[in-house]
Amino acid sequence: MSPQMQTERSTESKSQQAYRFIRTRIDDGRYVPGYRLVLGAIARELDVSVVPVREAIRLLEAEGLVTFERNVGAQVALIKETEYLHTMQTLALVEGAATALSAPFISPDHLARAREINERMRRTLDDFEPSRFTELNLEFHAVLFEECPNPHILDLVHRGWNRMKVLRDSSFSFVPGRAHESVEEHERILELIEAGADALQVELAARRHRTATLDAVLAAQSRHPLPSP
Amino acid sequence: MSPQMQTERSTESKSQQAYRFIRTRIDDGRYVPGYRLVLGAIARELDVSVVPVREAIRLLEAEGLVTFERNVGAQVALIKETEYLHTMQTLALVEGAATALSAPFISPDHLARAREINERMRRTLDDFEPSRFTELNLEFHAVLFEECPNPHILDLVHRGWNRMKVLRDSSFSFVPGRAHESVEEHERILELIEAGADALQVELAARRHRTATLDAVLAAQSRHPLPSP
DNA sequence: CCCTCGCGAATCGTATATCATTTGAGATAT
DNA sequence: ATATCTCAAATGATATACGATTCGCGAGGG
Repeated sequence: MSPQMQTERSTESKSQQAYRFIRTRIDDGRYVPGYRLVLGAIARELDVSVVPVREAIRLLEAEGLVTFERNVGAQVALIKETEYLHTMQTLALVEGAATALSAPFISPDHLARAREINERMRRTLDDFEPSRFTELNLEFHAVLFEECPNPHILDLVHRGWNRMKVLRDSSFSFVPGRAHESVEEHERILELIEAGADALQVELAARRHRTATLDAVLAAQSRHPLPSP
Repeated sequence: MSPQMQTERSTESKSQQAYRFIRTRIDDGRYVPGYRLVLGAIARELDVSVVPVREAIRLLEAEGLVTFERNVGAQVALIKETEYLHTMQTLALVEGAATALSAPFISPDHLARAREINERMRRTLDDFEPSRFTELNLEFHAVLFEECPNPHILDLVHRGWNRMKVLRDSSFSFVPGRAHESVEEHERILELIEAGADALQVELAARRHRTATLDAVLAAQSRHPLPSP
């Protein structure tokens, strides 16, 4: 029916293509923080010109996944400890707001799905696998945010998550007992929403959920501080 | 001493130049919401090629000042009522956080400067001029945020302000009694900071300062609702 | 042995050229 | 009269070409 669906997508612009290409590699860790993004090399690999590649990189820069210095080039963003702290703080803020704003629109079905995911998280607690846990964690919050009425705030949440992805294999990883607490906090948030709690109460609970993680990481860091550069 | 300061700046890239060019015109209202940004025309006007102009426009798009549709082009963002609501809501959130985070670092000098600006705002209340008031309002908050320890959150505040600028002459303008309340709320926020109040209390006061404006505008809107598109 | 200078390769920045898409005016048919 | 079709002009998207900048490496001097 549709005339030009020979391959699959109607059409994807070259710059979108380049964006996905790079983005995928950052997300899955093939491009680690600090990795240099050379326009010409990526262009050749994708068989496009450097112009769309450059555009894609500037977009990634605007999202904070990449740093770009004039006449020098781009690299996957290096996130230092203070940077990490700032991002987590911001994430606490916007996740808290997103949760509170979404709460009135959360149906019993949403609650059930969120609980189901959280129970799966609970079951992964023995034979623990960080990446799996993180994935479920994102799913959990994604369900809560499905009905978020403010797309800006939701966008900020996603930006924060993206930024966190860059850290995956970096020095900031997991804190032992934290996962267990996390599951309990999820349950508490669900209960608050279910009970139709005050918006501020929900916001602060969701916020604390994030700041608690931050505190745990910082505490662990202080026992194994990063070498100062 | 410095070898290449013939004119002024060391050098500004063409895309930065294009960015400033467009940005200035959006800020001062020469490019109103909906105004079409034609690559070739801007390029000719600046005597550069379309490539840097395109880059500048994509940057503005990422900041939300411009919308860009593939193969169609760019225009200064049109902000609808719900959009306005979302932006204000987000601004309330991030300004609240920025104020609370800054509070511990605010010196008596900062307080004095902020008060001075606020008093100037108070004096403009008779023979009122909206643009002047808005300008001072930004200055006031800028002083409070000078010591904000989290650059991300500060950045979000600035983005919100920029987005609001686009509205300048649009349907959402000023609500009569609001300016007076605004000055009082500023004073209350300063007092809280001065007293070393709890962070949450400061945050909520700053947040309410913004949401009160939002409520006032919406109330006014409902008396003079926008035509639905 | 270390520091400084200058050259050249690598890479970025921008201009120009070309291809692709959209859009609207006018023609044509219903 | 309205709807649809066709085509050309306007504009965006991308490729290619070229000039500009950075940075490392090796020669020469201290």
